[in-house]
This record gives sequence, C-alpha cells and structure tokens, in this order.
Amino acid sequence: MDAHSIKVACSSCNLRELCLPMGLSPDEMSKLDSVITTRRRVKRGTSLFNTGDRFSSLYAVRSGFFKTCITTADGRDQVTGFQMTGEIIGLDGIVNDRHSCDAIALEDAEVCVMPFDQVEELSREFTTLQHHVHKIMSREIVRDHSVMLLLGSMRAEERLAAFLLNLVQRLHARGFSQSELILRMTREEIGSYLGMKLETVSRTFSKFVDEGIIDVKQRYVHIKDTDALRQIVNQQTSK
Amino acid sequence: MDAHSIKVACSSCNLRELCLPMGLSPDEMSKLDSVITTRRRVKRGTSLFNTGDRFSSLYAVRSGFFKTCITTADGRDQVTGFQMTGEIIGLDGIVNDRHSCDAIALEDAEVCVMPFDQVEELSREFTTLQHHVHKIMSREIVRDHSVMLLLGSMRAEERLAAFLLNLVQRLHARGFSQSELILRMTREEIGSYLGMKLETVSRTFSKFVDEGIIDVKQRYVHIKDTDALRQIVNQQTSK
DNA sequence: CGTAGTTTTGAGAGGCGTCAAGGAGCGTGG
DNA sequence: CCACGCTCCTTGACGCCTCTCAAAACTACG
Repeated sequence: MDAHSIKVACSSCNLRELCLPMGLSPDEMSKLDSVITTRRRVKRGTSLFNTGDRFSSLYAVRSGFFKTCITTADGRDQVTGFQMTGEIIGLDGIVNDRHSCDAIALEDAEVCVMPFDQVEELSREFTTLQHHVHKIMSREIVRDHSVMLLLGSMRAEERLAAFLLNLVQRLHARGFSQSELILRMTREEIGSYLGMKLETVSRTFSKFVDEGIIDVKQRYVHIKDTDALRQIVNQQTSK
Repeated sequence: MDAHSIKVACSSCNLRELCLPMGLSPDEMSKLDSVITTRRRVKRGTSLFNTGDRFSSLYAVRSGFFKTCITTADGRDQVTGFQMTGEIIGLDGIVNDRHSCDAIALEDAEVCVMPFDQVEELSREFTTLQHHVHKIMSREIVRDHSVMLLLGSMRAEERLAAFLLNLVQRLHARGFSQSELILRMTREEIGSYLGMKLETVSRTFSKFVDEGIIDVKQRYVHIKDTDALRQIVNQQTSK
C-alpha cells in the first residue's frame, strides 16, 4: 500500500505513556511490538484514509497533525476532530468495516499502523490492553459529547476560547508551552470544526487581540491571559 | 440499588437481534444470559444514572425512552442523545470509571443491566461478542459525528427535518410506522439536542405544517411527505 | 376545576452569515 | 533576487436567521 514502511517498537517509543501501550507491562509491551510493526508516512495535504475505504487498522499519530472530516453527498463538510501525537485515528471504521470520514495530514506526518484484528486478538489475551482499547473509544465518545455541547450551546467567542484552551492543554501534555502555539489548520478548518464561518473565526481572533487576551500573527498564537479565556468559556451569556 | 430487579434472558428476548446479543450463537447466548441477570425499572423523569456516579454497567433499553445529557458547572445543558429499545446506554462511563452524563427516562422504562467487567470477561472468550462491543462503541462515535455535522452546518429547518427522519427510521426498524410517531420529549429537549431554542423548534414545526409536510398535534407527529423532509435536509441552503 | 407545565405566536434585537475588496505570506520561476 | 501568482487572512457593510422577551392558549394532572 505504501513504500514508506518503517520498523518500529512501541516499547522504545517516547509516546508510549500517551498512546495505545499506556500502562502495559514489559511483557505485554513486547507482544504489542510484534503486532505494530510498520509506520506510514503521510505527506501534508494527503489523506491517511478516505470515506468508503475498507477498514483494517487503527492508526496512532507518531508525528505530525491530522484532521478528520466528513463530507456529505450534497457538499456539506464538517471537521470532526484534530489529532496530534499519541492520539488514535480510525475508530469510526469499525462499525461498518469501512471508514466514514477522511483523515488528512495538516503537516507531514507519520503514523503507527495497528491492524485491528490483531489488536482484538491481543486484547483477548491481555485484560489491560482490552480495557485500554475500551477506554480510548469511550474517551472519543465523551470528547464528541463535549463538542456537541460547544456546538449546541456556545456563542462564537466561547467556542473559539474553548478551542484554544483545549489545544494548548493537549500540547502542554506533550511538553509544549502552555501559552504559545502554532495553529496547524486554516481559519476555515477551525470554523468548520466550531460551526462558524472563517470570517467569524478571524473576527473573533481580532476581538481577542483587541482585548489584550492573545497575540496572533498568522498561525502563531500567544495566549497572554488564560484566565480571561476561561472566563469567556464559562460566562454563559448563552446563545 | 433498586428493588425492582427481575430475572431475564437475552435468549428469549424479542430484541435480541437489535441489542447486544446480535449475531451470537445459541451457546454464546446462554453464556450471556448468565451475565445479564437483572433488569431495572426507571420511572418517568427519574435517572438511570447521574454525572459522577461510579460506572459499573452498561444498560440496554428494554422498554421506554431515555435522554442523555451533560450539564456544566455554569448551568449549560446539552442533550447528547435519545435512546430507544435495544440501544445501549452508559459507554461514556468507561474512560474515567464514572459517568459523564445523566441518563433520564422520558417515560416509564426498563433496562437490562450488563455488568461491564463481566461483559469484558465474556468478550475475551467470544470473538463475536468482542467485535460486537467494539461495533457498538464505533457506531456511537459515528452517530456523534453526524450530530456534529448537523449542529455545525445545518439551519433550523434542516436540523428538525433530519431529526424527524432519524426518529422514524429508528422507530420503523422496531416495527413502528414510517409516517407516524409520538414524541417522547419536550420542545425544549428537542431544542437542546438540536442546538436551538424551544421557540424556534415550535416555529419550525408550524412552518412544516403550513407547508403541508407534516401534521402536528402536541406530541403526535404525522409525516405526510417524507421526500419533502429529505429534500430539506439535503437542500444545502447552508447556514 | 384550578394550577403547573408545555406549546404557540408575536415583536424586536442582535449575532453571525454573506458578499466583496484588499493585504499579507510564501513558493515558483524568470 | 525580485516578480508573480496563489492561498490564506483580515476587515467592512449589509441582511437575515434565530434568540430574547412576553403573553396567551392548550393539556395534563391532582
């Protein structure tokens, strides 16, 4: 499928405490190594998989940044999530044996390929892994619910504030700054995810800048006042 | 926890082809019977579980109708789903060992209690069950993504049309009419789910009535022109 | 038969979408 | 190295959809 296959081992991966192998014993880890044997490179702008593709594997983001999005027959388009290192992509494909969204790299990326039938086999053997797979899926469900809350009940400023806080929080968990970040996605992609138009995203960024809450220079964002952002999310001015 | 415990068997349940035991062999089914031994009655307006409750079991709706909703500290509220017979409630609890939403019966209901540790144990034994559990979780993820599409990109009429079509489709799969239904939830609950205010829900219903697409008398809805509804969903007038 | 909850409908306001134009950043090629 | 074109971003003006506030009608239930 792809010439860019690389040998790898979870046991020596610096993401192992964020990713699928979290909490496994050394013994279990080495078994997992034998299942997750390949990586795949995905160039910026190209897709890891598309809607309708046969489902065979889950993917763990090793490096880079992805978006997942669904596109309907009538041309509607919705970004359903952004995935960074250590996060799992492809859970949507299990139910119908085909993927129901596109996964697109927003920068040159690398993923670990995890053949799902082998993951299932191994998780019949190891309770720890089994439970962890369940947790990963449950976490995705809970995350989706909070996005539904955002889309269903927040106004533009609240959405963008919540979005920025979520991004830095996840980046911070990966060792990056709590206050500075580079956006890997366009204003349009942010807007699609947050249910608003790109102009509104841009205007809202400008408003935050005017209020001294953040600095923005294109894709670069510096959060000067995290508490102010938090307050905006919780202000409940309501929509 | 609840005095209303009743002995039951999946193998003799008329929902077994919709519910968890779907596709199991008779042998596997009888093993499942020994795990799912109790039902629980939930009175209209009361909750099956609340946010923060310890997670121990999944629940299959045996009869009745539920809503799940998340409530934030600042009083924001979002209905994340409506569940009818054969559907599974509680997947949100797996990740943190505590439920992250409330599940509330919209009419007197009965659920089958499925202790999750035992479901996990059994699904280590039976590939069929294991895979089915994964599918159920994946289906929930895919469903959530389509709600995100609805909330992120549709206008009020489109949302309500999509909602009605989804409801009758699920009811039809349970042997009910394709064109008539009784809403089990209030306009406010519909609005919360669809990200709009109850007045807008009401107005949109009235608009559909004026256009001759449906009849509405309180909770009773008669869909006179399914194609018109489908057209509304797909018209992509855009938001 | 009264009361609380739910639904409908109206009038007005405002947030966000739409349309449009201009600017900034960046890669490509002369 | 600069010019050029492309994509992305910003900002303004205007209009509409949906929210807000309010009141009345209807239903259910005690």
